[in-house]
Amino acid sequence: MNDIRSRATLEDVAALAKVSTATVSRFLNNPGALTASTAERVREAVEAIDYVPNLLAGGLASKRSRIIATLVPSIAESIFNDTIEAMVGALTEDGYMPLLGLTKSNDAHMGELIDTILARQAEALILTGQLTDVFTRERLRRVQITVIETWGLPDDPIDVAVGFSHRAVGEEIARFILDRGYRRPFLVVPDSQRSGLRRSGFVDVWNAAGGAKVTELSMPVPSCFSQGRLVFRRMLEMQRRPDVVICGSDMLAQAIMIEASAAGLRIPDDLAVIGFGNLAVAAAMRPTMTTIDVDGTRIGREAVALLRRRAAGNESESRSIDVGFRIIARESA
Amino acid sequence: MNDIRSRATLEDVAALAKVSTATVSRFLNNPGALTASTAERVREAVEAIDYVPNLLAGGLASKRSRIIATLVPSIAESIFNDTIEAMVGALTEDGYMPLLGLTKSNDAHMGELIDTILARQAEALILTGQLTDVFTRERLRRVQITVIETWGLPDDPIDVAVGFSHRAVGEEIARFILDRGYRRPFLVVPDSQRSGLRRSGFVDVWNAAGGAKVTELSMPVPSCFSQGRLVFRRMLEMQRRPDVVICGSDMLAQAIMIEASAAGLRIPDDLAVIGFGNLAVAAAMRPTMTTIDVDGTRIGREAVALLRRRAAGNESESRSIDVGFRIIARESA
DNA sequence: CTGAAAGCGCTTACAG
DNA sequence: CTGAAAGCGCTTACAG
Repeated sequence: MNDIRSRATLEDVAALAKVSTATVSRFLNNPGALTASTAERVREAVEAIDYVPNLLAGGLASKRSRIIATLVPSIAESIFNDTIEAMVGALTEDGYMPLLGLTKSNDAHMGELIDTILARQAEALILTGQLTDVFTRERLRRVQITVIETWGLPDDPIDVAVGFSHRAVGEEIARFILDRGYRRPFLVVPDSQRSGLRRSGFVDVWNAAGGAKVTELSMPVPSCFSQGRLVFRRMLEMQRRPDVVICGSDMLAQAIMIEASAAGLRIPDDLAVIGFGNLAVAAAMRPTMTTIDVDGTRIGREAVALLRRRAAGNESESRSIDVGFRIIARESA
Repeated sequence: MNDIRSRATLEDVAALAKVSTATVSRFLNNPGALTASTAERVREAVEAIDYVPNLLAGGLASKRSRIIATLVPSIAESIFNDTIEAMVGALTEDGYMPLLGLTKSNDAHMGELIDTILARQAEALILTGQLTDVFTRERLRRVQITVIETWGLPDDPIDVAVGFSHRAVGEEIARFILDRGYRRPFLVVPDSQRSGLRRSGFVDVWNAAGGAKVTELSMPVPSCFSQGRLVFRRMLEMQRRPDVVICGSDMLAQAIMIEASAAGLRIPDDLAVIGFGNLAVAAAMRPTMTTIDVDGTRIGREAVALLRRRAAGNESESRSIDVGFRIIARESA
């Protein structure tokens, strides 16, 4: 076989197949352009020599890296998992290499990641978490790269967005709560822009309906179980005990449900709980959890479909795609 | 500013700074090699022109891609999350770009992913899930690339491994169970090589101790909540009801605990439950979950440390690093 | 310390 | 349909 240290190159294949490197390159990228017999000769050579193309060189020459970068706040933050799985699947099918970057919801870190991504000549950048830093947003606008923001619908998308209105989620929850007759809502708001939007949506509708003052507590992101425990303890100390707690994530809701049950409270009679995300655990809990469902898979698919349209030269289209959301009313509220 | 379509190149910087491209390249990769004044001139040019290096070209020329690929079965499979976070963090610090590939525990898919990874000239490949396909293992051995297998300690590592003995986990659980006086264990075994090893470790110790025949049930991977429900229903139908169920994952254990509680069983008196993974939920549950803890962060760090030693030319070292594991005895067993 | 020049392994007009 | 050749944007001995 070929030497182990230096891998076989196009030239090796060409020599073996007795054709030019151009022909081998065409075989690899556009086999239809060759005669059947030439193609067969090249195919045999590729196989015999166990040839693996160098995509670094290919990308440099063609000016198409076939890399798509996706930025996620964290991989444990499983709310984005469906979106990521769907995207990775579809991109791989299209011959792209999905690059996953972890931002830890840190704007500075995000800036560095974006540098690397640009340096790697990524053709598109997909954001799942919110990028708030204005300078980085401006920078991305200047660069020649497709940017898809997902899971939100910013007023001023960097390029295009696929998501839903977080404000509308808050409004919808407020209506749901009012409808069911709850009177003393408690909002647990993760410290992120999107949670803030859901919060204001809720508060606006609630106040407009003449509801009593909303109690709130803000939480650092990412949320974890111990926060849920903390929140529950805080609630017990409140003089006017809430009748429903609206959480920024299913995980927080789960933690509160566990604590409440352990403390002997009945859900939803003594305390109703609403989550966000509709993770698998929401349906599995007892009682089952009322929460907000977002079609993450669809977000992923729409993002890739958008990329495909761009690749096909379809530049002019709407800046944002709203995939909506649903309240999943279960037992906990 | 520079043209938006075609980005600035080294040559542009060199022209502006009135130096050769070689000097700019040195400034970028080894600034110490320049006079302070030259360095300053170059720095200004880089800044003025908003230069972002093309790492495709850089990698091709230097034959160092600075890409490290990590293969994970799925991002929802959160057992590997700590490992991944630790690795991604450390690699990014070292100036590497971590490439995350999702294998879906599918050997065929894994083969294709590895092709892409080799084509991208990755310098190392880190596996979290088990790669069972013998051909692919052989192929990786032939190729000039560092392969680190994590979370397991194969008898015949492709290259090096950082993990622990799954068989030892099974043995330890058997001893734990015997110690606590349980008599009718029920093993829920995910359909994977590693689970199989834990299973045999358990069965060997159990049988050696003269325990009654072990009841078992195998489950497709990845495990999900609905499987837990199914397993619990099966258990109820068994004539000789188990007194302890040993699960292949915390998620399965969690689902069974929820179902058992809902059915009025007391844990651990009526049914003890043991998980695997020690995810955050294990400590948060009520009752808290007894499970196996593995230091995933350490696995990630050791993997990167290994890479660093390799980069420093340290080829000859042991083929495997055992990070061990611990049984976390909580309330559920 | 700095520069001229060759070369990394591909792709792609261009010509035939 | 196929090939010769230029070029993608870097790095790195080599010489000075």
